[in-house]
Amino acid sequence: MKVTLKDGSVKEYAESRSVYEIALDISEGLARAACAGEVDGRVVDLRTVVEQDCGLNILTARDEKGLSTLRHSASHVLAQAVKRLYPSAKLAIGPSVADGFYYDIDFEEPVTAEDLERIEGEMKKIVKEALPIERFTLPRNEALAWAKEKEEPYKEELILDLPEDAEISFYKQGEFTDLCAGPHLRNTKDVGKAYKLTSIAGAYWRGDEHNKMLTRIYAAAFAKKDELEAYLTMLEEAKKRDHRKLGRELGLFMMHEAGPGFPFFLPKGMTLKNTLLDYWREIHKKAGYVEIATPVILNRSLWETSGHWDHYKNNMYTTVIDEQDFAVKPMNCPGGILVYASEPRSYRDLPMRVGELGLVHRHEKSGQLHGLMRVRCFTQDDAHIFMTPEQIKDEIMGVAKLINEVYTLFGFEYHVELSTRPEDSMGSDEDWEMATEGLRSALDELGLDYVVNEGDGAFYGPKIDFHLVDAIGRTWQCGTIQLDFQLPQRFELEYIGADGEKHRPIMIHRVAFGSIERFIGILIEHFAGAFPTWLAPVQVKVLPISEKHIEYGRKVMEALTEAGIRAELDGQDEKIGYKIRMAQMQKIPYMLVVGQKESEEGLVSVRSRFAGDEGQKPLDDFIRGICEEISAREVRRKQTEDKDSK
RNA sequence: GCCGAUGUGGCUCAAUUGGCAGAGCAGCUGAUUUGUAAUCAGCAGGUUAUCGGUUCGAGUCCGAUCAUCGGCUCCA
Repeated sequence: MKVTLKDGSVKEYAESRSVYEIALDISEGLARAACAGEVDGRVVDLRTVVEQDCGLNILTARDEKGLSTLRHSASHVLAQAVKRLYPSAKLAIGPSVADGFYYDIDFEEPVTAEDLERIEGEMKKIVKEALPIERFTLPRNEALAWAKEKEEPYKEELILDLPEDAEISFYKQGEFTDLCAGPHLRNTKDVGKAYKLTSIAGAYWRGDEHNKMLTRIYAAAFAKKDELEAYLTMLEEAKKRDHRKLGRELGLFMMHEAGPGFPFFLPKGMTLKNTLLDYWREIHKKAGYVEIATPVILNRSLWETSGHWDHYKNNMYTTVIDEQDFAVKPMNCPGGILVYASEPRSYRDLPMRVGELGLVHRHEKSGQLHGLMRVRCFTQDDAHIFMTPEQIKDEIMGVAKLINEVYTLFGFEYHVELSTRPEDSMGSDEDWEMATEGLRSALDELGLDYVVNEGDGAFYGPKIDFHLVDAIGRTWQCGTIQLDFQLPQRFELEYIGADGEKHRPIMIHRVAFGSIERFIGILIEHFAGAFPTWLAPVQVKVLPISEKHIEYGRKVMEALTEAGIRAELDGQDEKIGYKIRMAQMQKIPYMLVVGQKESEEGLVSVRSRFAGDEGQKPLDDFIRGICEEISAREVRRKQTEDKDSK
């Protein structure tokens, strides 16, 4: 498809491209005034096409490019509003992001959340003023002169990064001009009303902590008002499932000033944790792992051998005892290695899969703590696999399958990343080649989709990361598989091969949950605290109608406990409605209401979190059913929504 | 660590320009004996995060520290 532009130049496009795409493409490269031409011999005003399709029509169709264009234009409106209210503010960058946009700005005086309303008011005015957005270009030297004259040092720095011969594009709306690659909407009025400044935060210039910290204004922005509202509602809903809030309400864990970043597990949280660990032990035993436990405190020379003393000391808790340096372990690997090295190993022993639920401590910087997601002390469901080079692929596949099995059980969405050799790595090219290929071919063979992060591996080897998606779409790294040639060398590990010679084993570091604490945090938010029955700290609550039926309630309790079910009795002097409410708010899967009729006939009235009143049935039937559900680790779906979560 | 904000009974929140720290839930006691999402009444609970300052007087204003929250950077 040939497009002849007004200035006589001709552009070629593939047949498959729509007029809209072409128009957008042309409008990016040229001033909009020139956006008319011939498509397939037809004279088309591409400006109209852009206006119609890139305007609200295309946005309602949820076109990603259209939406990000709107957001980007909205960020210019924000910048313009800021410049009107704070003429001395220096602009940095203002891109569109997942649910809106932000602009990084260097303010002379601090701006706070209260100022957002004022800025938003000014934005409304600018949208109402319906300023045409016009594109123009300048050669690099003139662009630099512009930035100097406007006293925009960040823009100047951005221009300096562009090639010498670049024609640099600008967008002008009313009195405001911004350096920008585009594209943009045609008029500020097209930004519409579906945006809201949401928060204010610090952000380093160019994301580098050595640079100055700028003020970032975040905003949500959508094509339509109801989409914005749906988004804001979603954020509210997400707040309700915040694991920190639910953790307190459900009595799972607590934090205390006495130990910032060190979580306290409460009885119910401990039950949840132990249930997860039981599951972990079960599947690892099946997968041929053995389990060990290594000390939490080890001496300095060990950490020097492992390299942690040199590379990780800032994050380690260290102490001096009897004039010797010790450190609390930030990782489990050195301990596991000492176990491997404790006796001579044969190739017949390999692969040797050594698991350890190890408690590690890392002194994370204070601003990084976040509930259970980011703590200073956590349990890694670690394992180290010692193996021969030939075993790499099979072992990687085995681990990846195991991790997939775990995530699938909980119904998690996750994505996989493969990180390759970084700049400052150690080891030979062949080792890296073999290791990276091992990881890659294992992923390919399993048919897992993954993205490659070039140069993002550890200094000792490449790695696969598994990222879980939480309730509000954030991702958290949980599982990892890391190949390591380095530590076996530093610790001079060996095994005797079939040839009778000494060989060096290769090591895998891997976790499935990642950190039990973080995984529990994600689980809480994923299930909004309403855990599947097998995980629920209390699986059944027995609710006697009145005092007279407490005795029968105790019998029911005994039978449940006998069957291995975690049950509690509500013996309070309260009405049944109150007891149900309490159990419901604790998100207990099953309530057994017992009164006159039940106690006479050995029945229970079942009310489940999933389906409400399920009617009466013999106690034995209920026990049989719930035991099946638990042992299958079934995830029953809720049929009705919570009426009340206040 | 950095930028910004916040900190009042166990929890959720009030307290006008600086002028007697208060409510609901939870807890305890009593009454009530209840059939599928909150029975009623009473009692108790506080050095307003900590330390210092301004003031006749500070929850409120100022400073420092600690912790927490939203981000940045780093990371499981």
